[in-house]
Amino acid sequence: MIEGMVTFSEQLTQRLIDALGPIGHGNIQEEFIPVVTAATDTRFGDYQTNVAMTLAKTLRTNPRELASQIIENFDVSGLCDTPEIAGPGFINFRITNDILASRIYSLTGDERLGVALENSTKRLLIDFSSPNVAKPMHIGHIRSTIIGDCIARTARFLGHEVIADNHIGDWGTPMGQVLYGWKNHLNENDFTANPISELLRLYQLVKQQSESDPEIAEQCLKETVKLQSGDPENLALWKQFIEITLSGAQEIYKRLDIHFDTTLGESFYDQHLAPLVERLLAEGIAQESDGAICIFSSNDLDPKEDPLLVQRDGEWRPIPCMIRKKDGGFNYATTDIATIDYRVNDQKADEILYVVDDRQSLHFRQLFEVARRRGINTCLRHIAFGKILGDDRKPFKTREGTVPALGNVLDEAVDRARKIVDEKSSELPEDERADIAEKIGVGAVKYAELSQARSSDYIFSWEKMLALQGNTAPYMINAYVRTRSIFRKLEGNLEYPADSLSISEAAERSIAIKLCQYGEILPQILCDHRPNLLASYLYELAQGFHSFYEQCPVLNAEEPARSTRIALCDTTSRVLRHGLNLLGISPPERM
RNA sequence: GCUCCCUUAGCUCAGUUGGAUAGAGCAACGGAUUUCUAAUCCGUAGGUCGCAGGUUCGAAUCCUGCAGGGAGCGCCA
Repeated sequence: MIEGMVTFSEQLTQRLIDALGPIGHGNIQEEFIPVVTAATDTRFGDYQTNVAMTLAKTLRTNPRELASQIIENFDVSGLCDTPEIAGPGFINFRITNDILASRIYSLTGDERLGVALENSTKRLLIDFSSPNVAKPMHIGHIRSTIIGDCIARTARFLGHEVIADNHIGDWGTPMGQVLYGWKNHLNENDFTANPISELLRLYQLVKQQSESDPEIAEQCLKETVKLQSGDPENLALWKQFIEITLSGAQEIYKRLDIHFDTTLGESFYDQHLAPLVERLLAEGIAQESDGAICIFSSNDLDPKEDPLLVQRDGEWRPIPCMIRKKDGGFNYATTDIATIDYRVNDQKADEILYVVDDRQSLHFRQLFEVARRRGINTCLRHIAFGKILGDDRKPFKTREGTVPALGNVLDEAVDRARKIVDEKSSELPEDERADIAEKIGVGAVKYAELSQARSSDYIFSWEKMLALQGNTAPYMINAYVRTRSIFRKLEGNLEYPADSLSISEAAERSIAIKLCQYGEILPQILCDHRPNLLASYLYELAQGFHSFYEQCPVLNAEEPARSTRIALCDTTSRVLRHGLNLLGISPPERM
């Protein structure tokens, strides 16, 4: 980034701190940092702060009076107009048009688009996607995969070192079930025709059988034990199952443009499980209970906060974290604890994010509590998300009542996009239309996901996803395409003299200020891992740009408006493309 | 039974240290295309923020209770 490109919000904050000094209220806490936010309404200006109201409360003084004192001491030079006091004590700031124009000029030459690298960077391990062996990726994987990838891309851009880890489910009970199914119920023709779907059929069949028939469950366990003790036949079959599963998943990842740094399945940690349990026993963290090995509450937390306790019939009872079953098998939690050890000790992660649905929140709370008890102070976070529902508000299913395969969802989205492309842009060559449809279709699926608040459930709707208006991928992509169409028609190069830009129209101003805020928005996404903040920002930018595009002629304008508008189009184009890329979306040049 | 999440316009959703008159989109209604542009723009209408209390200058946001919906709760992962 160009040196000295500190965001407006940061500059205003710093000047507020400077202004508060001479006011001489000794009891302003040293760590007090005034908050400056983008104005909630453009009528109020560009930025606002409620610092006078917040401080007036602790200082027991009149907020408007305090605000006017702050303004007296506030240095506006080279930044904004004289701040205004409004309402109960808000201070509103308006960046001057000259400063705005010069910032846009800087952005045209800035590869980082005004986004600073984080001051303290860390090694961040993100655990996401995590398909299971013998199961094709389905709609249930979409949120983890797309959210995890977006967080990874954003974190990398902000300067963190990211390890994207695909923690595949390739071990334990289900493997025995597939092996048993393979040996007893395999349909070779079906397997040859569609390996993954035959594996899924076997798994589902045997899973059901072993739930009702202990005999079969026993047989499956034997297969699992054989596999885990290195039986050559089972090992070879298992490797084949993994290969089939991963090559299916890889096709999806390729379409989604998603890449992992490591793909370490649960099996990778198997050798560490037995010693881990022994160590936990020796350390007194775990203990035997009904033949199983469990970790119970240490009782040093408030019971309400303690994930190892639950209230039942008026008293707090243990819900232990089980790490070894009565039959000697290890649990989900055991692998996860071992995985933390590897990530902390070998991969040297400073922070680990688990992008996993919110039904597993108790599991993660227990896991993190166990880590705490073991003295692991690496930051562990469960990035939980809600369910995808059908329009009946029940979990989204196909018409046949099955869970939709992710590949089919993408195909359907692309097909629908293709129909619209053919209709709207029949003049484009066939292969370009196919490419556009792929980008819009896949982009629509991703955007639908990332524009939703992560924590809430949402209703899956083709109509909404591929709608041409509203907060959708096609709308965003259309804004980008419009910027590109201008540059296809522009002759000559894109050089602006530093003093040639001049902002005057409201529509120009509106996107200019938005463009300057890209660097303010991106760091916020990592605060609580909320990609929808970026989606909303880009949507507002796209809206502003469409509006500008209607109102302000670019190529036919007189100077200096022409250069200014070209600069605004150029920067909009780059921010849109960059932001969409962070969402994992690659916009076409035409549509 | 207990714990966690959810409840905002007809529909789908934003709204995060408590801040200004609660915002979008869709659907509805009314306008705009001799233009770099319609996969677009401009406008109108639409709200008891589940209900009831509390905290305070100020609550969709924090606290308590209640109702409705979802999920989880020792040998699955």
